[in-house]
Amino acid sequence: MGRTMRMMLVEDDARVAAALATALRRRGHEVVHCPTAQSALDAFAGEAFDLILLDLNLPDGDGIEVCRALRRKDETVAIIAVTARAEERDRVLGLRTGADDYVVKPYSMAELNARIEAVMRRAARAAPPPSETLTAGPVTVDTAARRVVVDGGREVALTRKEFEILAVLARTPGVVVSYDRLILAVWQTSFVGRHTLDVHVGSLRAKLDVPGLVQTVRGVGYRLAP
Amino acid sequence: MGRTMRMMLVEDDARVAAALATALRRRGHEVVHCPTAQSALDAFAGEAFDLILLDLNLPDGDGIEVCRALRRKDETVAIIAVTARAEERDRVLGLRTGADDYVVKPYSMAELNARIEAVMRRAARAAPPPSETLTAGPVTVDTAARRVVVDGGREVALTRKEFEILAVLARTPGVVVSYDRLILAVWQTSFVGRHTLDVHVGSLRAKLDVPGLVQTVRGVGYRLAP
DNA sequence: CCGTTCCTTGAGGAACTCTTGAATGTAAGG
DNA sequence: CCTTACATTCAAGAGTTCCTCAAGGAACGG
Repeated sequence: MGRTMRMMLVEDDARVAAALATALRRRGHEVVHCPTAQSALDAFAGEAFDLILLDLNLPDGDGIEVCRALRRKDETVAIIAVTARAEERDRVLGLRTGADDYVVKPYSMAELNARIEAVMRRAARAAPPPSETLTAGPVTVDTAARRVVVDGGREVALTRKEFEILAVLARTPGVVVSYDRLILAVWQTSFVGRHTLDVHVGSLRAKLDVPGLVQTVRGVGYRLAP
Repeated sequence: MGRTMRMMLVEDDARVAAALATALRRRGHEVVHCPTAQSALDAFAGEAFDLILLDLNLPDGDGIEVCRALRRKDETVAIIAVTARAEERDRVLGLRTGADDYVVKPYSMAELNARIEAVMRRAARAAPPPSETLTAGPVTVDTAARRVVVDGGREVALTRKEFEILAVLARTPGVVVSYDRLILAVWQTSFVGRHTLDVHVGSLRAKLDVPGLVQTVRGVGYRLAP
């Protein structure tokens, strides 16, 4: 029932967005919220997504245009358009623009989930999982293969948490990631003690065995050597 | 945007059916009209269709059941459900049953055309190439002939599920396919337990008998050795 | 209608991972 | 130099996750 995926949520109403994001995260999805057309396009340029939930009624630009732009950049990403306008003209326009599906407000989570499932079912066959290869110094992290290679040859077997932590850090080498942010990214919740993170970082360091790679910034967080 | 295709129109109201069929034929489509659930199933058994326009309100049977039956027989055909019932429960049910899209009466030809185009666009994108020969290490998978050969000589007889699983994995060797994605791709739904997948992978491994080929990535999914 | 094949589900057990606590080590400030 | 706060290591129990074996039921073909 709950396959997990990376979603972009484009919605200007903060309240609606927060509620939706929470509900989707509870189902295990990773949700990135973009309140404006511009931020949506920016986010899309930098990250890979499985699904885009797009409000057509945005403050700084027509959602239809965003939809068109996204579709032009990526022909395969799933797009579900959301709108308050029930006018038929809009419905037709939305579908013609490249959205895979169309939901009219007000809608319930049940309906949205059903549509998400339908879209993902169709996409499952063709969509290659969002893949990126991250590099930081001597380590290479392949998120698609879920493999970590050190010094170009030695492959390191990591557990899930260790891998997640490394992946988050490797996404921004040289940048300090705070404890809170790291915990939130890896555990999707902050119900876990900070100490737990420390321990996982410890075993990660031991397995990678590259002195000075995973650096501690006292009182702040961790950072990967650039 | 008017690619021509074979459609089945399931609609009991003769007047509506005639008008619709005429309009669709004018756009170059080939339309077969089935006034009852039974005739729809009969026609479907004998001919191939690109798209099915299905009225859910039929005299001799529940349209939902027809939808389910059609989807069971053909996992790829496009289905657009049509109904007068705008209740959300029905909308959700329709989508979950296997319909690709859902139109509520009254609708205009413009909207219907837009939805037909959207569905066909998705279908084109998702349609697997008619034939591909996948290779991953010592195994060769012929999706057209549904044959699997190991080490260039030994042919392995797989069941449907086993074959589907292997085919999905072999499409992206070395890449981890998550449980959810795999289940979605093989079963088209996620109402099946994860354990079921485990068992099928188990028998797949036993039949292939290539140690280390199908790898488990704990907590994430499976991967084929590259 | 019967037999076969295939799919699903469950129980049990083994291996692995996560979390937590206590002890130890280390940096910064007075 | 000592104190204190913070960070790391070690170890063990609890909790997951995965695999094998086995049985019941559904679908299919004769």
